[in-house]
Amino acid sequence: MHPYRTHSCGQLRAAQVGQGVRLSGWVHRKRDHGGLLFIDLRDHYGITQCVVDLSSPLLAIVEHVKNESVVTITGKVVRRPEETLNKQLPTGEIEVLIEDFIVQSAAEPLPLQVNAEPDTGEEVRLKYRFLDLRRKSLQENMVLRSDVVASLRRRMWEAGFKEYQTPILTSSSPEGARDYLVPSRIHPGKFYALPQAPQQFKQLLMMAGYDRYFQIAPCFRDEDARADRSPGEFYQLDIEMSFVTQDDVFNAIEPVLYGVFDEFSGFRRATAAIVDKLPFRRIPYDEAMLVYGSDKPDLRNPLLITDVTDVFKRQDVTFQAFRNLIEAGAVVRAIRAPDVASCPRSFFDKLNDWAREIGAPGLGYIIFENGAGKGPIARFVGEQAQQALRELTGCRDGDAVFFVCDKPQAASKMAGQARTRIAQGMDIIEKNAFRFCWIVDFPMFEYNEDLGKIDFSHNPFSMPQGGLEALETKDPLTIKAYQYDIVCNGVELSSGAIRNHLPAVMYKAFAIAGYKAEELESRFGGMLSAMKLGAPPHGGTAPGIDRIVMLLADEPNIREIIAFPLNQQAQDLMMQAPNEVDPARLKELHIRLALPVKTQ
RNA sequence: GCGGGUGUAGCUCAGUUGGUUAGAGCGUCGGCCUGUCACGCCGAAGGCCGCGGGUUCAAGUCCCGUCACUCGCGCCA
Repeated sequence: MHPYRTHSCGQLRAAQVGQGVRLSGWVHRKRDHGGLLFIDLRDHYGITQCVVDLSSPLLAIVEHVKNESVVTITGKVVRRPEETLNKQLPTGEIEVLIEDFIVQSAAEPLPLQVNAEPDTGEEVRLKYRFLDLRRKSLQENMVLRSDVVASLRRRMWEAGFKEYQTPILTSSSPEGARDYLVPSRIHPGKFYALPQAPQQFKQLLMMAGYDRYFQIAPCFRDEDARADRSPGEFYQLDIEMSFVTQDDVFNAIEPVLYGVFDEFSGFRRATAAIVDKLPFRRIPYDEAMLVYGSDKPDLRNPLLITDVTDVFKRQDVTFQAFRNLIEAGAVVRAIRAPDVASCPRSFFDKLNDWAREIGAPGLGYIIFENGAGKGPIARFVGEQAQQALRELTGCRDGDAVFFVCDKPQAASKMAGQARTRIAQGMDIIEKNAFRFCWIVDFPMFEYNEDLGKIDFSHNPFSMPQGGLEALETKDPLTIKAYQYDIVCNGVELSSGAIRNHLPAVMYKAFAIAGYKAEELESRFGGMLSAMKLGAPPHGGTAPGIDRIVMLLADEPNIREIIAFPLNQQAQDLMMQAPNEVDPARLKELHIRLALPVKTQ
């Protein structure tokens, strides 16, 4: 018999009754009845109940084994007495009579409970991640992650893509984040950068003729964490294709995303989640900003935003607060909230409080009831103006309309946040659904207030719509790029673009953003020379693996779907990273520390 | 860098307007228990109330500072 196991702990059924078996695993839980003792033995595959009683001398040994000890149990599979079958367990029809018991590794008392799902603090969980990872929810999440990655790979292969690895030790990418730097020993004073994305390499692969590339690619960015953004590193499904239009990219990627979301839509759900059918909606950036107040709209939220600036310019509107702002360049955005007239006052007050918290004067609203408008600002809005509001927003009796007034960008942003808040308050955000859209036609450039100049609004390697002619003739701030995002449930999964493969367009685009030709050549010389030696038109995208898994697992925090995540301060509490290093190593790397002086 | 929240037993938490010996569940240790599956019952140990300072006759509780974790903003596809 195998020294450790003949079966896994999730394997035995009534069919094995009578067999001699050997199982190994962790002591999940012990129930000691004095003369009779049960052990739930757990491994990756399941739990099997093992039992020993007074007739065996082993009882005295088994009694003293602690939870989470690793043991090997040899015994006979028996059918449980009829009244003690456990329908919750796949192995619940049988149990193993313990005939031999070996402690492979005794566990000390635990800093966290493995056999329950307690709200243990993050610090303890991360310090003892190996224990935390034994818990059922994390085991399921990690398996889901593995399955999702395998599914993505299979779907990409089937679509004719090949996976190529790109360097980890490289130089800075064109993405705008802070780089992680690695000092060079051989070249004093020089540093490698870890890739923020394999952006240039995948483009170079296209220029090298590889046609369809993908990679489950690690990316590194030295930026602060959020609940849905792990600090330091993450993985993306990096994709690039040659001789393609924007629609070609969408058509290639949509079935992959739909397929993987549909495949795992039942994960830990009572009923499978609805996944949007193909093709996914395409929403121009400008429309998204106006109607949803965000470039990553959550389409599960049915509320829409309407521009009603003109109404507040009418003679029969005497709401001076808005009027003054409008004269200074502000706009008024309205959000219709259906059937909230009967909501308690607190519904409106809470929204008002929220608006104050984020620094607005409040969140004005009108409630339409019995053909008339009510609410704090209704009396400043004439009857005909109210009628105009109803027509523009689609409001009917029983509805309310909320107003945001600010400069266009700020108004969009706040209206977007209000849209979410109102929908949350009404509890009308669709549940158990994955709602997708592409956001297209991003602006190529934006005005950078801080620097007082025009800058790239997204990836500088995107192709401007209209090409060189547009760059030479149009106001840069009106030029769109072949730049797009894929969004699911308000989560930005990825951005992508049709790339700029023409040196002349590249020089011009960088010139508009204020970069000299020499700067462009020194930073992206390799790319530029490749573009001058036969570059195909190409484009791609790069959906984030972590966010896909997070959505499928319905986990609010990205740490739940990463085996060994860093904490919010980008530390690994278990491995003690980052760490100080031996001075001899620093010397070898030609590095002298100049640490910040702590003011005490 | 900035703002919010949290910090009390190994873990999760309670702790009244400041008041005498800081509690509970789980875990640990000891005892009882032959059909449990979150087994049950009895008992015990276990506390720098994050840390430092202050107010007060008296501080887990109030004030100031600081540290840690976390959520958000800035930043970041």
